[in-house]
Amino acid sequence: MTDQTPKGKRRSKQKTERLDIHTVARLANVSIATVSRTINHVPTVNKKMAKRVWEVIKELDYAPNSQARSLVSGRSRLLGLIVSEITNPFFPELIQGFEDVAVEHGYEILIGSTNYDPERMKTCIRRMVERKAEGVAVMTFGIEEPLLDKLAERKLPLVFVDVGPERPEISLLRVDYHRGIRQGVQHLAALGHRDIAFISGPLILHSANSRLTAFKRAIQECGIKINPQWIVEGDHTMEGGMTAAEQLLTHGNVPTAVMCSNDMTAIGVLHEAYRVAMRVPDDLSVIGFDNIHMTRMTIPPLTTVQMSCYDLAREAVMALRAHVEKSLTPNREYGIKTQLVVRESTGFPHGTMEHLRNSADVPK
Amino acid sequence: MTDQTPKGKRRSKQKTERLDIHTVARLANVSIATVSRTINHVPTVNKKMAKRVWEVIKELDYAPNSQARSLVSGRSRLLGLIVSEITNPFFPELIQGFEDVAVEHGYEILIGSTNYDPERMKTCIRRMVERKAEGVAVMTFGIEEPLLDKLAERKLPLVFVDVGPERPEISLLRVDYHRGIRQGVQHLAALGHRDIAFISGPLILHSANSRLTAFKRAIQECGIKINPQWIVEGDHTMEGGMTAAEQLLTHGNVPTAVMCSNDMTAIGVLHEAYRVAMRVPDDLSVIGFDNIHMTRMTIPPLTTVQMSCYDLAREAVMALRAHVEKSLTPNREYGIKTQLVVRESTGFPHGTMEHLRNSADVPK
DNA sequence: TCAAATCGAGTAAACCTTTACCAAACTTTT
DNA sequence: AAAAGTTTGGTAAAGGTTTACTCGATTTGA
Repeated sequence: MTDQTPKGKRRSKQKTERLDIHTVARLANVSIATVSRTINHVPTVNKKMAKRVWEVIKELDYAPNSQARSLVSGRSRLLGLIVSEITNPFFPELIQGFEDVAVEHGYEILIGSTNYDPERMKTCIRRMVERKAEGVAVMTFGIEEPLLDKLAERKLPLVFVDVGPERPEISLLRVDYHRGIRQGVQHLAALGHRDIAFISGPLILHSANSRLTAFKRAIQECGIKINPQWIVEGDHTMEGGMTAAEQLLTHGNVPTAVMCSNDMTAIGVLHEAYRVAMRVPDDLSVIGFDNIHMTRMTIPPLTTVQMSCYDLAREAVMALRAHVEKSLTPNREYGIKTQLVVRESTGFPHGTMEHLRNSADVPK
Repeated sequence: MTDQTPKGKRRSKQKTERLDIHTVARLANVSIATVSRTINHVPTVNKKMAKRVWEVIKELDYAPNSQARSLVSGRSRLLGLIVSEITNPFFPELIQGFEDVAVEHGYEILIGSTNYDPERMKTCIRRMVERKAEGVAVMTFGIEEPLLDKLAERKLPLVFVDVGPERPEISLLRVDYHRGIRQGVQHLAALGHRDIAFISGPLILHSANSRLTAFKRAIQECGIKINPQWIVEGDHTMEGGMTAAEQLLTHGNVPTAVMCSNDMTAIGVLHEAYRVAMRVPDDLSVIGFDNIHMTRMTIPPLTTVQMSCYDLAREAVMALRAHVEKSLTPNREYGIKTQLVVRESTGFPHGTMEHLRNSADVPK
């Protein structure tokens, strides 16, 4: 049964000079082990040899094969990032942040977009598992419980950003909406607004719900009574914002200010106001949420609540690293701070004299 | 010297039931070769066995280790994508397209952003080489010739999208600017405009140059004399657009229409018009270029020339695949078509009676 | 000067697949 | 019924690295 005759066949790629660790070792007159140790900065390697090795590496422009490294070391240095759709203006900045921070820590990122399709979500996850991503940040909903079980079994570190269920093995990143929304409401109140409407996001979303709750709380904190007519459900799109604004601006009592659950909604409000010839901020103040890039470019530029995507991304990477490097305590909930960005879509309510303002907190 | 005693040491991960191809083979009662062939859809494998294997695979939710596969097969199924900055609104749609098409063909994508920093570009490329990307699409400038030489040596397929030098080993994707710009100019001419200004991009950019040239040509094709005063250099940012528009709208003869080298510039024009109380499109028509997502949301929505990012991305992936799979002819230049998207920022020139219009090609 | 201790480098196994080659089991032909 | 041909499955090598273990060389201590 046993065939003991290795006949030297199976010679591959005859001519091409291979550029592997053996070549480096040969040219530097050391063993491959030394080359490997040099590359990985193992301290026991002699300075002189290290120098020689590095010179050869530079000379050849040798780049170690990361697949082989990963295979044997069990570390892929790959981090996954799953978003719903890249073109949603909220995500690019987040991706950028994630990439920056990941690269900073020596990781590569693998991107997947789900387009809100659970099936695509599944294949995304599968791809990440196959590539042996060391952790995955999920920034979209639609991940199913059974899938989660499997992943838990596989011990794939996961961090959910502002979505997803609470689970013992998953880190959660939650944004401090209350603070952000309160900042917005207080800003409006300081300008003299009392008639403040709110356009929420789709209430199936955890984050949209939190924002709505935060709004109600903030309004009451300012001593204003909640008018249920002025709370409308949108869907976080511009079109949804327009529809909601139409309802708000053309029926019954018209508010003097609208706070929105996200920036896209606020942009919709801007459009609707334009359509019905209301001037922003003279007739209507508008505040968004997220501080997406686009808010700098609307007419007028939008006052909004920034949530630092960079921080969000940084925290996500950190949470993932905490799992992998097991030096930090994993599983804690990370809170993300927000900040008010005052631009030109907010002003004194119609009919209010400027001298009535009771705060210095006004847009320039 | 020879130590013939393999003492069975070096047992790793004792307890954890490994989930590898051997496990699958054992449970399906076949050899690992059969499992491998089943997974890779080698036609010679018996249907019954294949079925059994697939069942076990599903049962275990086995995912083959792509690092090992790549290592032995020499194919990483990884495609690199290098952009300047993800937050530039032009890129997300491109990334999305690239990802879609790549996944469609069984590839994963690796993203890198350079922030216009040649140093970062270098590390991006290095990362792609280490990961053994099978090809890289470069959508930013700043790649240096010596680096290109090295890459050519490594035979890393590259495709440049609208940037970069001509080189025998590199595929180029060029957009058909002339067609796009002409469409815009003809649209304006059909509306009755004769006083058409152009705000270019930074002329160091190949693409910006092409667009300017295309504009001049298109204008002359329409029988209009070029007024050098009405050609201003911008920088493809909103701020640049505002500055250029200020010059155009507040000095000397004021044009009735402005065509812009990209959408961000056009958005800047919209802002400047708003600032000086010119109404768009009543007093001034504005056309952008690129059809970035945001143009749907400006006030008024921007007429622009679409260049299909999806097509661009598709072509990029195809060009890369052409190199790798060596079934198609590589190195040919790919041309990307454009299309006019009429929205609400263009109209009849001020003072023109509607009945004077000489074409049906008007915005609704 | 010699033994012990320390240091640094080399050998070879292991990581998990794919796949060339071989062998066994059928099928068909004579 | 035997020979030839055709499937189909199994064995083992290879891919490029990391790293446990080993061993020679050098230094230190007596």
